[in-house]
Amino acid sequence: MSRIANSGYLETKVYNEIKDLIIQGELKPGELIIQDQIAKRIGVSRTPLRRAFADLERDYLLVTTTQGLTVRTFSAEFLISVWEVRSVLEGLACRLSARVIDKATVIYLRTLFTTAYEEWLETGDLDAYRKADVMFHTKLVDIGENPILINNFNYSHVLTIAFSKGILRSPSETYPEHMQILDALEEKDESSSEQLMLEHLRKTIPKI
Amino acid sequence: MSRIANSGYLETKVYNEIKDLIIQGELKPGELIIQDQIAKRIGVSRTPLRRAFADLERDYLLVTTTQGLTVRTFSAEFLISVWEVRSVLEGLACRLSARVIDKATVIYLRTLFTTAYEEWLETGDLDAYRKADVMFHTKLVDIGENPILINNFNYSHVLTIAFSKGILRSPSETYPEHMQILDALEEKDESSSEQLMLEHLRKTIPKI
DNA sequence: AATGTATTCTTTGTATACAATGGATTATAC
DNA sequence: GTATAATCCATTGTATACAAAGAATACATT
Repeated sequence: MSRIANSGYLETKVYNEIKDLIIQGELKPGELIIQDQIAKRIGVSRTPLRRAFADLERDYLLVTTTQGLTVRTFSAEFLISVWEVRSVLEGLACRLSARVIDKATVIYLRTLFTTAYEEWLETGDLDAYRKADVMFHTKLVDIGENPILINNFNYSHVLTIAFSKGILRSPSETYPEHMQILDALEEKDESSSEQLMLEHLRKTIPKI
Repeated sequence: MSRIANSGYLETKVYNEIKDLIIQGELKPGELIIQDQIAKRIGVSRTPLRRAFADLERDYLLVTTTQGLTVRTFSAEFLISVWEVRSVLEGLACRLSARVIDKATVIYLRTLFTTAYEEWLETGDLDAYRKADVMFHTKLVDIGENPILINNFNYSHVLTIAFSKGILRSPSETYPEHMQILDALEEKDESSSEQLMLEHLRKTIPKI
């Protein structure tokens, strides 16, 4: 939601609950959304649904088809589309970040990745690395302070989070790439920052 | 709107009327939107407003500030943001189009530009060229069939249309660029298609 | 005059009420 | 039994009704 998260709006509550229902698989892809059912299930009237539906459509979780409002089916083809766009958006994020990023942030991100990487090497646990990864990408998008970029990123962010687990490449492969990107950022090299990020993300697309 | 344009929904009507009010300048940047006023002005109840507001926010015409829902102020900084994102999105559109575009479409677009260009040379009238330009970019986005790309493009399309008049470069400058892009597309060269489009669009950014 | 306190009034979010559309189902005719 | 007509029912879009939160105004006290 573009609205301030967790404000007291029932619309926000509805948005979050439906989102979770979809991600948890309780609402199945292709399933028709019936306002009354949802309203009763969540315990609100139908009024706040309409706004929440708009937001859920915007964030690619629901679609209006000929039958009505349905849960989106996340085909491989569709997820590739998400990744293709994500790639250029984050490439741009990198370019914009290169202009303004400060040394402290670069160092912070480098240690974040390195500790997570070492943890993975020792324990085999991917969780920390995954978190660092999300953090990294989110941070770069924010640093650029381009509101359009931030929005477009957020719209598909739910999806990238929800579906990235299966397709993430091994840290042994991505860690050096992340370091290269950080190097380019440190040198404030806009073009190679963008280019490296683009290539980094595009390498994941074939795996989808 | 993502919804089928011109369907009988009052929400759609509200969306379009408010959009026009903003573009025509009857609703001024920074102005606070008061539901009752808008509802009466348009002749509907407050109910369909909420959904329309969500769509207008998504399309960057309205923003929720601390005072409430207001008309966006389109600063140069903001329009640069739009253009920065537009550049990478259309760069991607070009890359995707290069994969699938057929010769007929390339020829169609080439003649479209050329006749418009010649018309401008003779009469000095920019209108046809502007239309060809919009057509060109819209077409490329559509050809790629990437739903995320199409949406993100559409979200800011109202703005690029509304504010491009002042910043368009001269056809004498852009016509060769357009031809180069079409050449690359004809050769199905993904990378240079993308690159050329990127450079083409980024050249307008400094003018904003 | 300035500050603090009540008390309206405005505005909003949400719930309920109503009407229309479309699909399913039953009934009827052949 | 099939085809067509009529009726219901589910579902949705929109309008109105209501309650709460905040801003603005009026009043009182010093």
